[in-house]
Amino acid sequence: MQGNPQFSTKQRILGAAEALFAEHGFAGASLRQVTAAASVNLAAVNYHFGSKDNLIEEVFRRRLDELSRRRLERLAETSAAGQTTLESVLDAFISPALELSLDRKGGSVFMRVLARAFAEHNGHLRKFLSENYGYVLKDFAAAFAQLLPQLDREELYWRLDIAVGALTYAMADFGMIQRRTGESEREHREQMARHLIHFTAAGLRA
Amino acid sequence: MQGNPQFSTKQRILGAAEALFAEHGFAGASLRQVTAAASVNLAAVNYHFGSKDNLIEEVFRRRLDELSRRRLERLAETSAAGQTTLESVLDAFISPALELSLDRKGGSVFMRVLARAFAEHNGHLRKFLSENYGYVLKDFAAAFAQLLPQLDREELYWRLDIAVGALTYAMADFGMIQRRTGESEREHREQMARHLIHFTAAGLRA
DNA sequence: CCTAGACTCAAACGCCTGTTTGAAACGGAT
DNA sequence: ATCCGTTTCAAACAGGCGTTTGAGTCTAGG
Repeated sequence: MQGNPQFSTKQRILGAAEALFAEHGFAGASLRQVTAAASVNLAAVNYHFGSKDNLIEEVFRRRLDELSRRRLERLAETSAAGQTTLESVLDAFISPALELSLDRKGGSVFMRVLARAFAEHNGHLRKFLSENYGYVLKDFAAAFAQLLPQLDREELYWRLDIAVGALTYAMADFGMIQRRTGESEREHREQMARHLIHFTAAGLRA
Repeated sequence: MQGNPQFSTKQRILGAAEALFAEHGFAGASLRQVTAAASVNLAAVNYHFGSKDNLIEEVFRRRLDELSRRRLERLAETSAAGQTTLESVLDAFISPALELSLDRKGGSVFMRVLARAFAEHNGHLRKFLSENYGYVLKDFAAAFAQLLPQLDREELYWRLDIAVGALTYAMADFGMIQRRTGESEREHREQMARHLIHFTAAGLRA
């Protein structure tokens, strides 16, 4: 991604920024590092994105637009099939992220960037994310509510809160390349996804 | 904590640093912000701690030494009582953190700092933490292994990995002061801890 | 060919960063 | 009262920060 001239300046900046934000955080990665990694002039960031803050938002937009679309698509599919289970809803949430992380274009590090955003408990980044992508979590929450009628509102929100934390943190590991011996990276992550669904479903149902 | 003159310069720096690291991250909070919040001269940081990196480590040391001690103490207690369950071991891990977060001296924000450290997936901070406090997680992992004999090593590590993520992120919420209506902050967090134990135990057992 | 708009570039802007310095202020012991 | 080790302080250091500028390059449309 970095200096590869077959990608546009914008894409190269986004790719380099994503990787460096994952590694050093948003404040910790400078535009000079980013533009150097992208083999691009420093001023290109402000020309194409206006500011560092806008660049950060764009890094999220590039992945989250499609990721959100696919998640809701899958959610709609299981709903249409009429046999929604906790597992199928969790799968609708997790699988698209897994597939993104298996994309060769470095989609894997994005999950770590997302985890960073999660750690930013306040700040305008959280506001940006919840304003633009909050509807996804809301739709999923509704699906879970239907599957867990025995839980009252409060109880449900407790559990979803915990589940989101578990999913976010665990999916950040999608971005870590520490495959086990004799096992492909794809297998490793698919296994991870399966365990994640199993664990979270049990926690929600408990 | 901040400018309160009844605390030493060192303590005031640590308190201000903790709060600002929780809010803005380690790179995002500057020493000038920290020393201003602590009503202390800028040079005091380097005089007392040597460097910003050392200050960061000291912020962790101040809380983690005692937190680790108490966790292992509780773990030993349930082991001695001879009736260890998944719930009691989880309680040994969570309760000390809950109590710390209820400390009026702002121990509550420290949980958010810890979550930030978790987001730093690489870097020397993770190394520092695992080198100095890794034995705690190891002891707990051993306790869990004994309680879950039906799981093989690999399966167990999967689940513990997910559980640690859930606990870390959820306990970061200990540092968020958004109590529900008509419910004291203490009740709110105790309920949180109960749900957390219930959820995680179910996930581990599933 | 020429021009207009999109893009790139080196350089500079003012500000902020972590760290160092050397002098000043302190407080207890001689 | 003098000393000495500890601590504080204002000031400065070199370097990095995000952003802006204005000239330069490129390329499609007339």
